[in-house]
Amino acid sequence: MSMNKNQVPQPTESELEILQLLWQNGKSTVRQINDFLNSKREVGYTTTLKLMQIMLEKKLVSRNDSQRTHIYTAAVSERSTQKRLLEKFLDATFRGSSTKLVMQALGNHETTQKELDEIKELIKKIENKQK
Amino acid sequence: MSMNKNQVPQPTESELEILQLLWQNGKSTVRQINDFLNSKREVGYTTTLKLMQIMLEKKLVSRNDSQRTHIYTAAVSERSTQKRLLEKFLDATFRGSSTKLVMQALGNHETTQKELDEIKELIKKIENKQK
DNA sequence: TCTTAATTACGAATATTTTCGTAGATAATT
DNA sequence: AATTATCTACGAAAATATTCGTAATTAAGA
Repeated sequence: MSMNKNQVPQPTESELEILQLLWQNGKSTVRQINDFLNSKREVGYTTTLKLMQIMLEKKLVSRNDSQRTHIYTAAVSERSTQKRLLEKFLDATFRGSSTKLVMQALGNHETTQKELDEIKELIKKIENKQK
Repeated sequence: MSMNKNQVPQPTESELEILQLLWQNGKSTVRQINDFLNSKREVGYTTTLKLMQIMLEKKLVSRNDSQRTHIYTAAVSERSTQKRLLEKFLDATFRGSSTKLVMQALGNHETTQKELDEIKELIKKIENKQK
């Protein structure tokens, strides 16, 4: 297993927003992404286009350009991107203390019993591994 | 009366780095902060100075300028800043699912039994409240 | 005292990210 | 066929964030 050093760059905030849509909805055109974005706030079409072209350049997305209307796909996984962003956020905001972050995240938000059970399950697993 | 939130702006990445030092070490001079930063990477003195002046403007810090060498203090609390940044990060990266974030944070990192116990304790408290 | 060092203020240069206008090509509509 | 709509490419403006140089002042040291 090699540590890949030529990793794709981290997405900026706007890029992440687009990645989320691609992860949620799968392959999409610029028009589709732009429509989604516009349901939240006004964004010009060419703004979205340009962003997606930059993301292609950075290899955050790939695209099928066999038709005039190109179809874009996320080229990085949701999981690994979240992991990398979390790592950075954890260091910057909680000085690397995942416990502090977890406590705040649980404390601040409504969590259902089902979710709490999932977390307890995970904790059990971790405890078993540590034995 | 306006519902205008008179909130202090969110710190940028560099500003957060300085806030961390102020939270950790308490009142500090520009020189002290700059020395800390330089133990990690090269930063020009006036760069740090300028940043802290901007932070003063934004009310992220306050300062005592009765002496020639000004003494800076964090003007926002660690807790509330973490909370606001977490909120934003959670939405942007985990689409608001604190459970997903917690699971990843616990999964990715080494967590001691003591920390796990603390988290379990918190979960119990939440469960009791929900009854 | 005189020279050097440290400090602040401030403008501006750089760098990065986001937004948009324009041109050219292709497709769809009338 | 002509007009209108849609799409890409691309450069550049605008917005934001970071870095730094210079000047003025004060303090410290020789």
